[in-house]
Amino acid sequence: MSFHPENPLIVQSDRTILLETASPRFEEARDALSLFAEIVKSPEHIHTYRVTPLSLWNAAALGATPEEVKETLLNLSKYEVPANLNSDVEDFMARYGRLKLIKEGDELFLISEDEALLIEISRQKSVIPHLVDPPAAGKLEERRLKVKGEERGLIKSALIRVGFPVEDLAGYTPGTPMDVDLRETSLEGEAFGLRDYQNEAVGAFWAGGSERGGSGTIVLPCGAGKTVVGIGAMASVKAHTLVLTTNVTALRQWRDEILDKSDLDPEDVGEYSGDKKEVKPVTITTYQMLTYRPSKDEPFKHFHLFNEADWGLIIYDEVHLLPAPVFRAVANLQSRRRLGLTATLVREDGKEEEVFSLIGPKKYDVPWRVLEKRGYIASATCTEIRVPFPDDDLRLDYAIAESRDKYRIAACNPGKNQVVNRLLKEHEKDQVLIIGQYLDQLHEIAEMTGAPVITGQTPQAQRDILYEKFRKGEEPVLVVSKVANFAVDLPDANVAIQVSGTFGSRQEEAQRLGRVLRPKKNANTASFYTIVTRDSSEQDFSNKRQLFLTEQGYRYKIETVELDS
DNA sequence: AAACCGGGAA
DNA sequence: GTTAGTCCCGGTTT
Repeated sequence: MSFHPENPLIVQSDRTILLETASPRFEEARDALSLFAEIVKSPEHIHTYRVTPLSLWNAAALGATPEEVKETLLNLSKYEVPANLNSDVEDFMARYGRLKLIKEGDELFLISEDEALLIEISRQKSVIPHLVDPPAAGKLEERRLKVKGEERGLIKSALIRVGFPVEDLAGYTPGTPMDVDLRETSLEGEAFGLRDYQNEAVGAFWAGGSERGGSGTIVLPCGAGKTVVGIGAMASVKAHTLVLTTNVTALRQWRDEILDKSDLDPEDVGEYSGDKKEVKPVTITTYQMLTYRPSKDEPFKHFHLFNEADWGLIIYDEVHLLPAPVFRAVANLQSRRRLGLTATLVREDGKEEEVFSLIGPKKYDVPWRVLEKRGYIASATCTEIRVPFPDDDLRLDYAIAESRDKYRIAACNPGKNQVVNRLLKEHEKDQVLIIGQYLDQLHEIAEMTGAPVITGQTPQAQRDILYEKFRKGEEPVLVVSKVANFAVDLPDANVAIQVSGTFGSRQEEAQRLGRVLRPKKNANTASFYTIVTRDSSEQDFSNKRQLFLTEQGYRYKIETVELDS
């Protein structure tokens, strides 16, 4: 039995993997694990990963072999790798691609080298409804199963649920051709080209030609240029494209980026939103638009957009936020090329498998170190600061409060203000955003610090003035409400202090961190603080928070403070 | 035609 | 479980 104490991993038979953050090989191991494992927990010293069927299928779809995965584990592990894990790696990875979905003429077939497997799945209750003439028990007339033409998406979902993800080789409709290329210089005349990893991402999406290439998910951290990858994909497909975004701000940003970075004319790029209902060769819309119903029990009013044109490519921005009703529509759109863009494959609703089967497996993710080393993103330190209640009265209020009031009391703990003051002193020379969700609390902090507040009610003109002052450094501190989550026009800061947040939504956390993540001219570092009340319901969300941030590659620290009386 | 306002939804 | 913000729509005002 071998023992390599200098190695960073402990690989366990329950498919969890422990990673020591202090190891000199930490970064190497983290990037290697991102290929085939999911992160579960990430406190300071030891991070926990898990190898799941889905994580192995994603690796297999990326082209990794079981040998490579086993080799990685062997190389990085302190102790011998448990035999059952090695055989799980082999078994699960081998399952991907054993079933293939192909098209012959207009007919769809499920094929496999393995006849027993075809028989086995042909008897699955969830699969049968999608087959044409399901074979009688134990018999197969030909070595293939005929699939109902309209149910390509549904059978893919059904198969992944029974543990056999199918490789979809049934090809795509080309869509209406469109001449589009990337510009070599942006509209402002700056030289423009895809960064090497963006180029690789587009290549990974497109690789494999007409059948294999052209559907899948690209995982890139915020600020790494997902839009540009989408534009690169458009320039590869060269067909009419529908882009789905999370909100109108993102929609406008896509439009601006497309006009800036591609040679498309403004009249070729349309906005389909509450304001405008344009359908152009490139059309951008929002998920809310698509899921809008005049009332319950009525159909989605704008779903027809999916079939309004002969789209050759559909781009799903922030695919981890794709609403469930849209999945149902996506199941019917399997013959259209599609690109999912996201910073994380983890969904709050656990529908990661749907993304895998209906949008496509992970095609590319960037090693974090690459981005950091080249200065494309700032490296951030995240600190959770735990404060007690300042006095027993408040503590008692909290103790006897209805559970629904508890969160608010903890979130608005005035003891946090002391910490805010301390942090502002430490970051006197920095651009600081103070972010919170309760307006009363924000106004209180604004009064205390003398910094201006921006909330949903702040008129756009006023926001613009404050943003401008902040950019120039005339106002070093801004207090902002939830507008911060999505406002794209919010200027960059290098310090963010979160004084209250919603119930552990990782999305929200990422958005907030994204605010401070743009590379800075001087020092390429940023700080993100979250202040929570100790021993309160707020602290319960701390694990979730850490998880997300570590998924994104940040280091996370916890600090407990006492208040001055 | 564009800007603005309030209601309802998730 | 809560809160604030966002989006859509359909109305009115400018």
